[in-house]
Amino acid sequence: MSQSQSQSQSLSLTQTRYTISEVEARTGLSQHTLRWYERIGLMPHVDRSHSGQRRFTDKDLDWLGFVGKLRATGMSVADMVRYAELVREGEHTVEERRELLERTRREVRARIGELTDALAVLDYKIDMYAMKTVSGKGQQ
Amino acid sequence: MSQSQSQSQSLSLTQTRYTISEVEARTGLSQHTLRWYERIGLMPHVDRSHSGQRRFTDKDLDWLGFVGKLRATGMSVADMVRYAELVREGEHTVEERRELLERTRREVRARIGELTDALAVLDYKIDMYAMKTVSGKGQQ
DNA sequence: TACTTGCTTGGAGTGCACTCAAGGGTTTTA
DNA sequence: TAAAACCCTTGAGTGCACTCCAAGCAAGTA
Repeated sequence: MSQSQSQSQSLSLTQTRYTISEVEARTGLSQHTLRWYERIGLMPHVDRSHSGQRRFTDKDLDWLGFVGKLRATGMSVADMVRYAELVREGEHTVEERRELLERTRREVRARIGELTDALAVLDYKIDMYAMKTVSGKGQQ
Repeated sequence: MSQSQSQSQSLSLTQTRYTISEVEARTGLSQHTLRWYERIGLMPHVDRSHSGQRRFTDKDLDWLGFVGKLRATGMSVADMVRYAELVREGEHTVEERRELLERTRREVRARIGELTDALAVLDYKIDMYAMKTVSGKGQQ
């Protein structure tokens, strides 16, 4: 019931607890976004202080780190929420989680291919402009 | 589908002209999007038939192909419009166009790096789940 | 005590890139 | 000639991922 007296002190039982602004500083996610993540079920419910303020744990930070990786893949928030639900539901959802991640992996690979393609076009075009700039005139 | 020939008396006989639904079929862009592209200045003004309907040329299709590549890079519509403006303004904007493309290239490379990173995490996680599925239990 | 800072909530607002609707004209086909 | 198919415009609506607002509580500081 009554733990952690002063706000941002370190350990009381080897358990560090972070305020929302500390998590904002560490993750780069805004406080708005952190609250929103919790609201939509993308975070397990975060522990609270006696006055109702959020106290994040290192485990929460790890989860946010992983979520950040999923975001980086371009996965939709809806899919990330789905994944979070599966994790909460327990071990019997492992197969579905793997499938979700494998689908995402296929999409990431496709996206990398697309970007690599577009990059080649960009390279070509930039070379063209470089020629134009160096010599007086070029084509197109 | 065959009305594009009947209109070609106004221009040279070798000039193919496409209706908006032909362009939709060829590019995969919806008619809505094609009109919208023109409205916001992402297309040079498309030629019209005597009754005001759009008649796209092969040059327009080429431009749309290039725009598609820019889209694939993740470039914003605002930046693509800027690029289109520069092209319309003529040869003296070549330097700025090159800079815009080079900035985009840097962003694409960064994005590919990010995706490659996230892909490694995905690979690791999927391997974890594969182990769990095959053997009885694993970790996290 | 008064002020400042930080946090809470639900709900509204924003920016992006489309996407659709309404109402009307034109062209092709039966 | 009439129906069906196609196209036009302006303006409103959609979905996503945040982002901000208002009103209020709580804790630390002068």
